[in-house]
Amino acid sequence: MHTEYQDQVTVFKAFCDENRLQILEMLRSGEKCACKLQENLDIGQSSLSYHMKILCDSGVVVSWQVGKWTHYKISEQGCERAKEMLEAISTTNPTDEDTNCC
Amino acid sequence: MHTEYQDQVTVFKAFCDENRLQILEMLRSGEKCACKLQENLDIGQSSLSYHMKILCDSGVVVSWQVGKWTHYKISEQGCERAKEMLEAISTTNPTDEDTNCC
DNA sequence: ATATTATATCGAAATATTTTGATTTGAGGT
DNA sequence: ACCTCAAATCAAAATATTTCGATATAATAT
Repeated sequence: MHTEYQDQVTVFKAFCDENRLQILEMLRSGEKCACKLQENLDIGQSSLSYHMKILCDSGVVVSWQVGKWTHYKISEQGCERAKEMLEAISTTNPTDEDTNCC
Repeated sequence: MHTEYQDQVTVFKAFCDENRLQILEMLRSGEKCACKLQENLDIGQSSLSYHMKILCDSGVVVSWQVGKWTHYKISEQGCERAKEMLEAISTTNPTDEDTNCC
């Protein structure tokens, strides 16, 4: 249906789940591979993989392969994009106050 | 279970739904009452009320009554809080790179 | 007091997200 | 080639969110 806000939804979804926030906190101290992340989480392997996909889709995290391991880190660029989006969403622009109400 | 990230979830939920993003966009041009918001949305009255509750719970929007109307506007303070949270979440702090992996 | 209007709340249904366990894929190692 | 391991994917179940219609509440008007 309306798809105009889909990008923003995809980005902010990264921050709307406690497991993902915990993962992001772990990544703040530097890149980690999935197995390292898994150690500190109370979820199964496929569930972690699911959350990592959402985080990567948001652009806030990037992943790359090293042998059979997948490494993850926070993307500076992705975070900047999220901040810009939040700035844009929250900046008021009271040009047509007259159309307000009732 | 773990409740440590609940505050952040509550805040960012505001930005994770297309209807709510559309509502926020409408509020960017100034305060509005529910009936005005409703005009531009394709959802029922109780559904709008539900979304407004989520937005107010996040702190990003504030509401107040004027007679029988409820008015809503974007909260500068609430937005600042959201931005600070995002900053905190996304700031990397690579002090213990050694504990990273594998 | 009664009626009207705007919004909130409730319970149930519809829909979306998350978890789980099983399977698959793909990189190494033997 | 075969085995092992890390991670992704799949289908189904579990859970959470969103919507809808009905009702409740609270302010105002008659």
